[in-house]
Amino acid sequence: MKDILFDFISKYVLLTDEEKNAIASSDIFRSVKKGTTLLKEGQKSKDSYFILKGCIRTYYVMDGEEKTTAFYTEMEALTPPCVINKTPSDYFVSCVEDTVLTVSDSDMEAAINSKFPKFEIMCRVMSEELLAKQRMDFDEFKTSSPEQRYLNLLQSRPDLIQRVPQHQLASYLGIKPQSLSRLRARILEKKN
Amino acid sequence: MKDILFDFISKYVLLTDEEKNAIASSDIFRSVKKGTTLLKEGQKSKDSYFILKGCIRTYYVMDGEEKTTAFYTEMEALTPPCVINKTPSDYFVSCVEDTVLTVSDSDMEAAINSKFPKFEIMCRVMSEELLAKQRMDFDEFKTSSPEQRYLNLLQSRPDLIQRVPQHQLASYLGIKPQSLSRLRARILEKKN
DNA sequence: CGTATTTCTTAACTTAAGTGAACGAGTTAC
DNA sequence: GTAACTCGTTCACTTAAGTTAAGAAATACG
Repeated sequence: MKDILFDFISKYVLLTDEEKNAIASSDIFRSVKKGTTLLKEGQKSKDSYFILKGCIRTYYVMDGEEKTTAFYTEMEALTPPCVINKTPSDYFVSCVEDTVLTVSDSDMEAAINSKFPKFEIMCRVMSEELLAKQRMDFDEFKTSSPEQRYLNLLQSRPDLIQRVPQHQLASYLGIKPQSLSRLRARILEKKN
Repeated sequence: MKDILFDFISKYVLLTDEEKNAIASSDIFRSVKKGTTLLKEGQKSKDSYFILKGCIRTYYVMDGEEKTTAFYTEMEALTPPCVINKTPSDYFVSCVEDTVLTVSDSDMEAAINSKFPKFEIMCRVMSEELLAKQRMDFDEFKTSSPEQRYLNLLQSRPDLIQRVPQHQLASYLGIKPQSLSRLRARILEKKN
């Protein structure tokens, strides 16, 4: 399981055996059950997550309704805005499936970064890449209709549509569950 | 004008006079006229921008129609995804107003970063902050209606509504210009 | 095993955004 | 100075999403 993490890191920097051992012996690996809440609204936290296996989601509760805005699956990392801004969290993070992930504290990361400049560079490169990727996702969202967004998702992350409940997918697409049902029926009709 | 840049940087790291001089004597400051295109679709580029005065926008051309997805004004920085991904640009960047900005090459930045680790850290911190901010903007966009988005923009960036043409604002809000006109009329009616 | 509960779908109706066209005001070009 | 163009608005009409409600299917749980 740790190899998944090392494979991921190796795309950015090459680790020595010493560095790998430091990571492997650190106590950051967690197994969590489906439905577990990792972070609650209003809570302060310094934890970042990296998914080794499974799926987590971020969601807001607005007028008693859950609004899911993001899913994180294998090889994806999440540092909640509250960790960066040092403010109480605006949203919840919870597990869509049984999930194996790493949980790392920002103080710990700061210590590692100052000890190994290599990690500092890796963090910058990763942040820049994520920023560019997210910018493109946002642009795509803005410039397309709900139906196009669904079709795009079908292309780019077909697994999500299978492993995630429809009503969570709906708010991820910026619409209501009923609209998603209807939209899917419409697409099926067009095919015939 | 250079002081704006130094003020901005000082929020992240403290520069020595030597470092300031290195920047001040570098040839990165540009004045560009309203309407100037800084980056074209399909073009490769290594340039990042930082706005000292004025406003620029990013836009896609889809079916012959411009879709504006972002505006950058005073004290904001843009590194296009094409610079990060080393691919041809998907969009255009052009000036909404007469603008003063810095243009910096990614090779140049890499050289500075390896010479001054201070900058490396600044870049990581800035990227992380931008990522968190953009994530929140995206979430807000997903979870609100066009009308709410417009009202939010009125709160968070009232200047934009004044300085930017309506049809560019409309696609920024994810709607058509006609819908924006109508929506504004609706809001005015509600007030009375 | 059967009863809740959650999840998904369908339907009827309301509301708002998309579309195409027209108009006037302001700007630019010649 | 006038023609051409851009820009914002309005209107009538179409299309799709929001809302409310109801019911079927799957899942959880005692």
